Amino acid sequence: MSSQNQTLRTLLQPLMQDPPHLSSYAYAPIFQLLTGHNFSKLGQQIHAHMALRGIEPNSFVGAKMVAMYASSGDLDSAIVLFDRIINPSSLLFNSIIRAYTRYGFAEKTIGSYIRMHRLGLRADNFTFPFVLKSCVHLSSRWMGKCVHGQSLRIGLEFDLYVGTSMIDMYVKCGDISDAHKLFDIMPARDVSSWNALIAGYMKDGEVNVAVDLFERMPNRNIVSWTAMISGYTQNGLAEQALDLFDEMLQEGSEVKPNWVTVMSVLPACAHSAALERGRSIHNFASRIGLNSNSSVQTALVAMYAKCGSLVDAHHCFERIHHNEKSLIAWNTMITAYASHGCGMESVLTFEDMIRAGIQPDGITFLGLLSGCSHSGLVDVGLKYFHCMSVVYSVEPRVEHYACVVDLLGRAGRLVEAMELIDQMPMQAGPSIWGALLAACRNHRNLEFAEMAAKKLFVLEPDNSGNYVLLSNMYAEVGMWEEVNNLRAILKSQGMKKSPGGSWIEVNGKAHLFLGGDTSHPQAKEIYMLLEALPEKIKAAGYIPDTSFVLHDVSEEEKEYNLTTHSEKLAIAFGLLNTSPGVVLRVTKNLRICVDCHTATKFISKIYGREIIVRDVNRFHHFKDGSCSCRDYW
DNA sequence: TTAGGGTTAG
Repeated sequence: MSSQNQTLRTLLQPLMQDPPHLSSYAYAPIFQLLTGHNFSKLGQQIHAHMALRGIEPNSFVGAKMVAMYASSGDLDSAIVLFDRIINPSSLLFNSIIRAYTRYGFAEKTIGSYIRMHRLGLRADNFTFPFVLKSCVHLSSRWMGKCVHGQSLRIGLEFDLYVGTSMIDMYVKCGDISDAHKLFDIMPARDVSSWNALIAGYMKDGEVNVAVDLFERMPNRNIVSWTAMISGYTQNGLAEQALDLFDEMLQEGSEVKPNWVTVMSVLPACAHSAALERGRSIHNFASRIGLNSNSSVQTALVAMYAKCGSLVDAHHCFERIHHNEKSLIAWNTMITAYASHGCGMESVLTFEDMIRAGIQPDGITFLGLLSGCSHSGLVDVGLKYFHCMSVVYSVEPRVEHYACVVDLLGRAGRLVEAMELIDQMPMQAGPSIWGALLAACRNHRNLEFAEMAAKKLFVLEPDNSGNYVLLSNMYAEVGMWEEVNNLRAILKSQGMKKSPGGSWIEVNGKAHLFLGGDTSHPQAKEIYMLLEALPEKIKAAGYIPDTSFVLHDVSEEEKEYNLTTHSEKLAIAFGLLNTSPGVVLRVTKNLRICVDCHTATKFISKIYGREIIVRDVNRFHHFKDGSCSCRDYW
């Protein structure tokens, strides 16, 4: 910076002498030097200096000044200046186009491009990338195609930057085949062109094609690796994402992970609840100085929360500088509390956010309402729901209604939930009926359940879960004929009950168990422990709840089915393979059943263990014989 | 100048 100051001083010297007889060109290198360094005050002073001497910036200097203002966050001055210049050049237009794009004003970018065209000014290789980006912003493939045609006429289609931007445009406007066609005919491509195409295939879920491109590309940079890692994560392939991240690190110093890389790999830890992996990536980020990046910190909050450590999540949230706590950061924390059943903390965090002057959005309210729902704060939730539009200008969407149906439904206020559904301004979709059905199941209301299920059978005929749920309810009251009818439908349509699976991380390695699984090397020990368990916990007051077993079998058999639920297997494995006092963290792909929930409470007491179970909906913290959800989920 | 981006109910 000091050599830069030196240069600046040298440049400024002749200008300060009175009277200067310099053309406005002399100012150009100064503004260029000030660009990108947040020197807007100094820039303004020099601009004023010019004005005092009656020096009107020409188009060339104007372009530099527009860039300087835009880069220092002062778009308004950039626009005012642009409008004052009499003979605009392509360069000047490029500057303003770049500025508009940077601030997300896509329509303004397109408008300037059209104006430029009308004035007979040629667009060049610096114009098209931004115009194309704005087409993406407006998600207008039609406009993108027009711009493609114009670049073709000018002979710029095969410019590396223009070509890559075009691939990106086709990818993001949902036309991967056009993107690939263009890629194929480009006479020269660079690593960015490959990266853009890889990201496109990942976005479309064509993971294998992306992998193939990644393996074939002549050079890879950090963006290539990051695109692959985040692509895996987006497609639910958390293990592959983590493995590739490790592979990348083994490449040595060739590729240097940056904040985007770290941010892309963290959701993979969250997805597989790999707390130790997440922690080690956190340490890694700290070592390379990325732990003060607020986006990374936000991703860490989400990772820790999803891996079951609310304490670490909160710690990371607190570490984000007050001015850098974005809407996403607040939303992440509010949602984290909600998923752990800490509704009151969600509410308090929301109020902090409002005090901090952050405008909430739809996701904020989704977190807030689900927090209230999971904690039984029914009236608090209703209060927020009713004022979200009036006070905070956030229109409730169907997801919010689903949350409120859930809020009322969990509390057993099924009639009110039905009334809300009737009054909804939009069509009730699967989310609404699904929430109602789940509530009916918990409160054993067969009449409403049948109605909700009927709607769901039409709305999502392939979702086996709905059939299973209703079937379980019939089984509970001994309506075996109805049970068999539903099972016949399931069978005839080739639907399978999705298998329950749970996993547990021990010494940094995940162990997966399916219901009734005997394939694990330690299966014998696990089953021995589980078989002895009922007697042990029955002595402490446990009564098995067999109503959650689907099959029409004897009570004794049902009880055995219960002992082999996947979460029990995972917990047993954890008890066998960790030292006393170690917290067990189990993740399940379905909702935890009532019996497992009860049994786990007893296990936490008998074995003196804290057990944290993450099911598809939320977290349960078991300790000393009780659960954080207070049996309310 | 281009490519990779964290939060979303049941």
